[in-house]
Amino acid sequence: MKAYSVIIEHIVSSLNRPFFYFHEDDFPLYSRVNITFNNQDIVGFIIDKEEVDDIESFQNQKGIKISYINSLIDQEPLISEEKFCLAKRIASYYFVPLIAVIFSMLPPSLKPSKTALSKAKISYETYVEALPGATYDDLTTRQAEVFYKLSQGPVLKKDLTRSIVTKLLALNKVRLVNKEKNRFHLEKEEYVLHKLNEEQQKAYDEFISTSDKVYLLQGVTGSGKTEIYLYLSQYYLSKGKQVLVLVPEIALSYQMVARFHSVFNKVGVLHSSLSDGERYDVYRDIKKGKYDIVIGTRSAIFAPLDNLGLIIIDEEHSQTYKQEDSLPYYDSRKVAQMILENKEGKILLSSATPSLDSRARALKNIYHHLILKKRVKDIILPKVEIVDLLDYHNINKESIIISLPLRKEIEATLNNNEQVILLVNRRGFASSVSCSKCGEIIKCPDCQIALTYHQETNSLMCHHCGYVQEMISVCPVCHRGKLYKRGFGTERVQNEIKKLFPSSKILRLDSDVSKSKGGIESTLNKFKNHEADILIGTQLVSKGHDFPLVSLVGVVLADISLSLPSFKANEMTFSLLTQTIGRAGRDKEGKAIIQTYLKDNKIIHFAKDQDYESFFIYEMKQRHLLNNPPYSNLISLLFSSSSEEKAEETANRVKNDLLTKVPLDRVTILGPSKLFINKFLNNYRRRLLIQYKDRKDIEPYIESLVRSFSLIRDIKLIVDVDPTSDY
DNA sequence: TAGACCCAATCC
DNA sequence: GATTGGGTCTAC
Repeated sequence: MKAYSVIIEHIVSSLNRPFFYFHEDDFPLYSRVNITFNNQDIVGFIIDKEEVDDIESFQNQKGIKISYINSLIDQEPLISEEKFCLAKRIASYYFVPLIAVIFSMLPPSLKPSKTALSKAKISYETYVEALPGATYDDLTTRQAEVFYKLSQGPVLKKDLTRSIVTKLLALNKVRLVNKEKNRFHLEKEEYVLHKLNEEQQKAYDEFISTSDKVYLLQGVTGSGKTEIYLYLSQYYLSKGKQVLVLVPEIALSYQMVARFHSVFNKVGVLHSSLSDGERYDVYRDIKKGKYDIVIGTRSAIFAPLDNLGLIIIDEEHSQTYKQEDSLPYYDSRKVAQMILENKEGKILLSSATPSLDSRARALKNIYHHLILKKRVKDIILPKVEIVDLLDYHNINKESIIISLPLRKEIEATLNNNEQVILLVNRRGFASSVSCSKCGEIIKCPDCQIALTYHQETNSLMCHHCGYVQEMISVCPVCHRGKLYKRGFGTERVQNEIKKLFPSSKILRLDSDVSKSKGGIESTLNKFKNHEADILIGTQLVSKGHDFPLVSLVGVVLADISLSLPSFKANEMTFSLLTQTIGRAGRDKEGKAIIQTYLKDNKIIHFAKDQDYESFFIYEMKQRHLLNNPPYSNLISLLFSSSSEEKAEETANRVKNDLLTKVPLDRVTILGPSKLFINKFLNNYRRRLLIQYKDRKDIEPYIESLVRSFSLIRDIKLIVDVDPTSDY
């Protein structure tokens, strides 16, 4: 008899431990089983097994009654031993249930959960194939035509006339074959590797000839980082190693994917907008060893590759690498280091505007610093002008959003038959709607934050929880005042531009557009093909394709991202502005205009001058003052409850408790503080922030905290390790 | 007095 | 996360 340690599909910390089940047969580790758990039929995941001689004494020894596995689902392990160990490390580093990590390692159809069992798997397509030796005898003209086509190669049955196929089958001329359908296709683009220039070559040589683990490649936009990726990949492939490339958003890296694909032919691509079926196909192919190169977004870090020589993380500073909205919380940059720890492979972090954290480590020689200063083609940096929106000379009543200097430049650019990009860091039409009589701001009933008006759907939307309601015309509080729209988002800017430049063609790109499959890509392609003159969008327009015809970039309001509730607000603003400005004039000199109410803000000026080093020094001082990363590590404890008092009280209790347990000279506990969004999904929230240097000082307490909280009713604890926002 | 509703305990 | 069983409340 075998006793199996099985973890359960439910993602809750109270069930984050193995349960025993017996079975006569020997089942593989890391495979799924059907089990009965507390009167429910669910799916479990085997993580350990042992031989048991005496069932009775085994049960007595454990003090439990153990039942039997109902059936085995997978004949073979779903993940490797190595990936399982990785999952355990992630689970313990981020204090998340192990099963949640296993979930994110697998495509939807292989997740160990009841509902996944019905998800898309291998799909088959029926082809018609000519039988060898069959002749044209007894065929009508139409049948002969079809038969000729088939003799050239198999054809999908559904593409042929059914009656003819039936006839050919009856005459024994053809047969049907089922083939595994591969739902995944990649477009190819002709691309030849360029010879590396001196600077690129130096970076390349340094990378392969030194023995550091992590490298930070800091190269200005247009310095040819992709070329280095390609050469390095070639090197590691020739050594029989695998390569993994992470990008922030696949649609914005379309060009890079196409280049990899044309140079290496076999490239696996993993990202969130694949269908369940497509994901399953790619996953299976990677596991089968069909691809030695995989490109993908955050969760691609879990691709089933166990012979990695190189992990490239493009746009390393991007926030998208950290999963913060649902379990498991993890940062794929951190996971990359866990994967290659005590192994041979190397990591290349790459960015024009590295995260403070990475740049600081490069400074301390923890990361090997590689620098590219020259642009491949000698492109001159755009001229940047800051427009003060508080200066009334810059504004007139035609538009309060688009200043006169920006209007003038747009007009000149359009007259030159060139293109304009406008960055608006908020989607929708109006950022809030309020009553003209009582001043009431219409808020989300669940989150209590201002609802955004969307003109396209004539609705009010909560950008935090997704709540939507129809637009109303009268104030719901005083029933007297008319409602009017304040602030602006992408939609309103689009309207305004339409009014000011009626003959221009405009495209909009924000997450509303990108929700449809291929939305981002097709919009960017249209713009690239000059099917429009002006592209208006959120962050999405700041990276991605090269647009040779763009000679003007406008930042409609730089201030928005500066006021984000995060200690990384400056960092995010600097990289956003720097990258956006870099969009202007790739082939000839361009111009950029930054509109702001804060014309003297340091961050805006650093971005204007594209001066990363000064920004770095300035921002490091700020971080030092507040003891924020990289000078400390952070863990956020988020308490939520339907009762505000309870959330507050619990947070205080935990704080006081922690204060007695941790060494106060090395650990600081901040809070409890209210959150920017105080009430979320009808729950009130409070947050404690722990600043610490050495994880040993706090780890055991957080662990026991998570365990004890799983039992308390009407109060939830969310632990976020290395959070990016701070209140 | 059934059934609705709430709550705490339990899951191998 | 889901089920269970025990308690209390409630409508007819």
